[in-house]
Amino acid sequence: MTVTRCDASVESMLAARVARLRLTSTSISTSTTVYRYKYMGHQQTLGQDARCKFFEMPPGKKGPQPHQASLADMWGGGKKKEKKPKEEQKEEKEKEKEKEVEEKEEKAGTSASGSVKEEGKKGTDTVTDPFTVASENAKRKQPSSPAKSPARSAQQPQAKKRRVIESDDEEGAAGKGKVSRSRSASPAAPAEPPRKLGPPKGKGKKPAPKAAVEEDMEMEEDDTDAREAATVKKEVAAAKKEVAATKKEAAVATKVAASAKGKGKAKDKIKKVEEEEMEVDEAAASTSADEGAEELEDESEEEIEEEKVASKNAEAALDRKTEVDIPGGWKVGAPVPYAALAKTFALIEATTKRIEKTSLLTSLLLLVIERSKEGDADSLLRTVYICINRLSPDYIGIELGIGESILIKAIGESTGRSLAIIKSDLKKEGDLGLVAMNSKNMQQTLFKPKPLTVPFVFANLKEIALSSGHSSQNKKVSIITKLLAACQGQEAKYIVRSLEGKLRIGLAERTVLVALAHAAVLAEQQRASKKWNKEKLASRLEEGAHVVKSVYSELPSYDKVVPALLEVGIAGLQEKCKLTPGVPLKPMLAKPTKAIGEVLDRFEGKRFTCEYKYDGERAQVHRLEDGTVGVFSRNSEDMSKKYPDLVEQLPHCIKESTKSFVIDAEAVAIDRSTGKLMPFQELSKRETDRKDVKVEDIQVRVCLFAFDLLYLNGEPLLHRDLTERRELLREHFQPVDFEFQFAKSSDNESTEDIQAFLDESVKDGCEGLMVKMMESEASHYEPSRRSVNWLKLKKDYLAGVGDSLDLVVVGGYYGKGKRTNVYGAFLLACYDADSEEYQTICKIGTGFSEEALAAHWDVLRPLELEKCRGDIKAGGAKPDVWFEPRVVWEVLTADLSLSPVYTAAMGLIDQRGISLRFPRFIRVRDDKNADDATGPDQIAEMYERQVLAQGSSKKQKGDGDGDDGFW
DNA sequence: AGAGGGTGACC
DNA sequence: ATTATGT
DNA sequence: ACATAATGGTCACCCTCT
Repeated sequence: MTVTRCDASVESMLAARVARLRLTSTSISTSTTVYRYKYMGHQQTLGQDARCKFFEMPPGKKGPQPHQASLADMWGGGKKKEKKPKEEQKEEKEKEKEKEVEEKEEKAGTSASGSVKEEGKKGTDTVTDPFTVASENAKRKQPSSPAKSPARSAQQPQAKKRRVIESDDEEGAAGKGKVSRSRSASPAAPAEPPRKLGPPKGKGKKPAPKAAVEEDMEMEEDDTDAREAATVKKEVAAAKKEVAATKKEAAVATKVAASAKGKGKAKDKIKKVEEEEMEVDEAAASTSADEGAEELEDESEEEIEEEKVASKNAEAALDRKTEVDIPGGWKVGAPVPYAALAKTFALIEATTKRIEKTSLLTSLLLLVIERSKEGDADSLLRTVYICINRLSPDYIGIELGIGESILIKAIGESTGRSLAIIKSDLKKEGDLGLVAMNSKNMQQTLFKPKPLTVPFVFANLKEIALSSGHSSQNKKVSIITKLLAACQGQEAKYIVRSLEGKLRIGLAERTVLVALAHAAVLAEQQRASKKWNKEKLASRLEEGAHVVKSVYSELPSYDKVVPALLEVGIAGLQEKCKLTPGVPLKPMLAKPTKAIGEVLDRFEGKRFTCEYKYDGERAQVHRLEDGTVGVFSRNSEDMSKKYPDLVEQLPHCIKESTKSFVIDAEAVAIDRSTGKLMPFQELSKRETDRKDVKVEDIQVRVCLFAFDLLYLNGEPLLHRDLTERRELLREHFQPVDFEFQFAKSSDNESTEDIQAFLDESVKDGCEGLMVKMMESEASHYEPSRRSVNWLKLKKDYLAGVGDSLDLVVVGGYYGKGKRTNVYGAFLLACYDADSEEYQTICKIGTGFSEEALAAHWDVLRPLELEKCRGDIKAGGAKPDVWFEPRVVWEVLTADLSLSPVYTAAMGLIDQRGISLRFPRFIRVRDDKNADDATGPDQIAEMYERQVLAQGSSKKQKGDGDGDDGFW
């Protein structure tokens, strides 16, 4: 086996990293090397859970817990725990450290089998049968996890700390780090992207906000200082769980951060930690600093003032207009300059503070309102639309039809750079917006273009969206080129991101709504020249936010809400904008649940109900007084065209008394001859709404499973109890075989009953259960909220129950955004021992902590190959880089599917290969070699079992099991 | 006309 | 969809 | 708790190229 040869510096770098990671390599034979990472892989078993457990389970208090605590409790527990005296924390920490050492020793000293311990519980075979092994696993896993989790949580901060120290060392010790970094410039090396070694958190802001930060540095030292200190503080806070030495550092840095004024020693510290970051970013920053400085210079003075006040005074925090405005402002009635938006975005991007983001946007919107002519709602409306990256209400459905590829082409065209260069920049920057901006700023612009305005940008976006047909792509590209040509400073960045459909400034619709509300309140205050006192204002703001959010979730149309807001203000808004059949409302969402016990915990003593969670498509069906029927998707897309059959079926299913209504339901593919529900994959074969679908042509029929009633005969029901809504639903609708059913439900309350019902639901081809509060306000329908009043219970959430596989990492994809400079996703394969080949099965991109990603980079990067190895059967997969197949991960999945691209188990079940639905990373299996990975036969078997499990329910019509029909 | 890439919808 | 993270 | 942003597979549809 040939490992890719690298130059000497790479090797030394590797050695260093290997040492740091305590990655031990054990030679098993000449051809195989087992890498054992000892890092947080193991802690990750429970993912999110681990974080909660950290708070929840002090070592003293564990013991066999009947079930895991509810999320709410964990959250609460977290707060409690944080207040814990330091002493205790320290103790805990110490213990955990010991533990870790133990583990380490064990690892080093024993054979693979030894190190597996309980973690290897499934032995070499992680493939589990959910229905036989389930309960056992649960039993075993649950009591064991409290013991494990503290160790887990302790290791994470520790890893962070380690990294901080590392940086220091590198700085001090003649810059080992520098060597390895600068190596990226060395011609022989396979161009390693410059990589920040600080903990991901430290680089939190990343290239993107960097520019903004840099600006600030130019104009305001103190501010920068504070920012840096804050960053460091975070790192330190994370690290403080460790040795005393670090603690000193922490103390210093924290103090500095708190006072935001201290300099001197502390600053040095900061410098050290931050330096490599600067090093890396120097180039990028300096290119953009110019404009930035220019823009901001003239108001730096005011800003200092404002900054100070803002931090002390919540009220003042809301008025940052000067910060957000562009030099010279703009005239009342003039179009909103896009530069003002870009500037605001940059400021928003530069902070992680939610309140600050909101207040910045509020200020911008307020400016827009102030400078709009009487009766001009469009300025504000368009501004808002750009902020949320949409062109019209969802249910209108207008798409840009622009993706990365076209964008790359356009950027290439407008900057005259080759596609290859753009692509490599993208890899480096992790953001096409930045690439565009940098490319642009490198060019000498001869003429200063006419400034972009919001209406102009908006109109162009719309034109892009509306162009179709022959040569439309060229047209789109040329519009983009034109737009980019007119960009100044940071504008290109945000234009491009808008086109990508993600602003990525840590601000999305929710926050925009709040800002909109706040701006409206403040505008009102100004107009009335009132000056509310602090409390009054605060409560007004809060109320406004609440009103706007709730109005919007019932009538999600800025086209309607924004003008109404300007016209009648917050006070009259609710009256003016109400739930309207024909306009989809945001559906209520459910929280995932990790154990049945959690459900009981949450709903203890309350009445609740379990319903089947059907595996189909969410469908909100509206009927207006005039008989018009509309079907809307979960994302408020109008699916009426896609479901002409539903529209046609519906009249049979309602009773005389029912005139207008809105129901919440799931549309599921059904086999009309057997009455069996079909898997989601079948449903997705239906034609979409882009062309008019004729009922006769429909191959895949659907049955509607209704579970909620939101509006009936002119009356909204959102604020009624679920019991009542359900009663009305059953009263006013009637099930029709194969067409319309009520979601099967069970109101039992014991663990056993729920478990049984869950199993049953899976047998009937469902994903699991929805558990809902029945009475009290908690049972009301809360549009768009992912509330704990609805829980979803799926078998693969349940700890230790879902299907998990051990797969080999054979490829990597460069990450974007916050995953810049690490792999953002990976290609996995199973291993076929017979043919001795690796068969790809899926990509995976979730389940990784930032640390895990960093560690994976370190481990896998040396395994990069020139090209795909011959024994890897790739299928359609094209990763950015291929790896030597060596690293094995445990991966969890909800389902297996037949795949048009992957090759796993090809020919065993079907000509197609098999892939995974909802794959997520669980942990590293450092006890396994690549050839110990799950094999195609096992995968085929799992697939078969899945098909069987779902078909195994015997259902016949009218078997009278009571509940509204036969399933 | 058909293949293949790109995009956006669903989950 | 799932998951991790910051406030 | 909430909001945000990383990322998954599969399908139909559109556009472009052959």
